[in-house]
Amino acid sequence: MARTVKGPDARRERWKGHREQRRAEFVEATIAAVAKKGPDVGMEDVAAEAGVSKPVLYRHFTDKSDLYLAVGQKATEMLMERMGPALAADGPIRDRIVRIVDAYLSVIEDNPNLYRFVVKGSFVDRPVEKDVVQEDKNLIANTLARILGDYLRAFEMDSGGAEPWAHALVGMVQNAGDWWLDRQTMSRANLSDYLATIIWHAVDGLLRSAGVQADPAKPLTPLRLVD
Amino acid sequence: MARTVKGPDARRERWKGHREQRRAEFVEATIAAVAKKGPDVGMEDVAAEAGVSKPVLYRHFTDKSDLYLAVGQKATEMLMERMGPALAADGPIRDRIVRIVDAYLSVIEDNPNLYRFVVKGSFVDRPVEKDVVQEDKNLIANTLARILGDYLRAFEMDSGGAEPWAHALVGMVQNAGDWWLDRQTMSRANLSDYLATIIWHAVDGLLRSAGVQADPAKPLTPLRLVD
DNA sequence: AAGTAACCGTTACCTCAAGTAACACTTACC
DNA sequence: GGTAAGTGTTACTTGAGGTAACGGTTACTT
Repeated sequence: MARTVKGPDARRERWKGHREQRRAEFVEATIAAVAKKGPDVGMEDVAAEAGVSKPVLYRHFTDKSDLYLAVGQKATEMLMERMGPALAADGPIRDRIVRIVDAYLSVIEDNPNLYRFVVKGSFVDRPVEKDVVQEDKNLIANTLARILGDYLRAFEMDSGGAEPWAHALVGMVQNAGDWWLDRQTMSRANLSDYLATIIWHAVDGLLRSAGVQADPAKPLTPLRLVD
Repeated sequence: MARTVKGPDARRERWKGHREQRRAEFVEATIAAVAKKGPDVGMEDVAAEAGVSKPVLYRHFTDKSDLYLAVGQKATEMLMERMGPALAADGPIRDRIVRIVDAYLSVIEDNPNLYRFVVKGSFVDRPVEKDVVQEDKNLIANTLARILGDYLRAFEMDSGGAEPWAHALVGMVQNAGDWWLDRQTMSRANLSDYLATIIWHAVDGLLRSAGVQADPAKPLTPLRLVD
C-alpha cells in the first residue's frame, strides 16, 4: 500500500473544468430557449435546445431552480460587466450618475427577454430562499451603500441612511426601468437623464443640508481627504 | 308565450351577491392558508382551509392565477385603504411625504406574509399578463404621476419627468420596504424619515432648479392657482 | 305540483412538467 | 483489465393543477 502518500486519484480532477464549461453551455441553451419560446420554457425545452435529453441536464443541475439560479448568475455577470466600470469610474458627479443609470438601462434594453425571465420570470418553485434577483440587487445596493456611507462619513454626516438609501436608489432605477421596458415611451437617454436629475437633486440636497455646496459638473471626491 | 315582456328569470339574479361573498370568503381562506403554511400553498390547501374540496374552489375561480389575482386585488384594497388618505391629504409637504411612505410601510409590516405571497410569491403560471403587483404599482404610480405632473405644470416646468419619476418613487419605496422587511434593522419611523428625506430633497431640488423656494414645513399648494 | 336553474358538495379521474431509475457506452487514469 | 468519472438514452414515478360525473338543495317558474 505504499501509495506515494496522497494523490487523490486524478480521475476525479480530470473533469473539474469540463463540468463548469458544460454548465455554462446549458445556461446559454436556456437563454437561447427563453429567447425562442418565451419565458415559460420547461426543462424539456431547455434540454432540447441544448440537443440533449433531460437527465443530462439533471446531472449538472440538481434542480430547475438550480439551473435558473445559474442563469441568474450569468445575468448578474453581464450586468456587472457594464455596471462595474460605471460604478467605479470617477468624473463629474452628475455624469457619473447618468452613466451608472444608463449602464443599467442599456443592459435591460439589450436583453429584455432574459431580463424578464430572470426578474419577473417563472422561478416557479423557488422556496423563497436563493432569490438571484434579490442577491443581485443586494450586491449593487451594498456597493452603493459603501460609497454613500463613505461620502457621508467623510462629510461627517449621519451615515445611517446609507443602506436604506442605497436600496431605495436601486429600486428606483429598477422600477423605472421596468416601466420603460414595457411601454417604451421615451428614449433611453431621456430616461437616464430624468432619473439622474432626481438622484442628483437628492444627493445635492443631502450635501446642502450638511452645508456643502457641490457642483454637479465637478468630480465630487471628498474621499481624497482620507489619503 | 305572453311572458310579461322580459323578466330575465330571477333565478339567475338570485345569487349575484352571494357569489361575490363566496369569492371573498375564499380569498380570506387563501390569506389564512398563506399565513399558516407559508407562501407555497396549493389549491388543495386553500380548499381545505376553507373547509371545502377543490372543485368548489374551481366553481368560483377559473384558475389558480384567478384566485391569486383576487387575493392581489384584496391586498390592493387594503393598501389603498391606508394609502389613499395619505395621498390625498394636504399639509406640510414633508410631513405629507412621511405619511405616504409610512402608510405603505405600515401595511407591509402588518401583513408581511400576504405581502411576500403577493409580490414575490408563487404566481406560478401567470402568463406575464395580469400581474397584480404591476397593476398596483401602476395604480399608485399613476396617481403620483398625476400629482407630480400637475405641480410641474403649475410651476411651468417640464412635466415630461412626471411619469418616470412617479415610477421611480414607487420602486424606491417598495425596494427599501423589501429590504427593511427582511432584515428589520431600523424602526419603521426611522426608515420613513430617511426615505422622506431623500424624496423631499429630490422634490426640493426640482423646485429650486425652477427658481422656487419651498418650505418643507409648509403645505405646498400651488395647485390652488388653478381655482 | 312539477320542472328547472342556479347553487352546494363529493370522489375519482386526467394531464403535464418536474424529477428519477435503470441501463448501456466511452474515455483515460490506475 | 479494473474502475471512476462522464456520455447519453428510454421509460418511469410523483405531485399539483385542473376536470368529469355524479347526487343533493333551494326557490323561482310554469
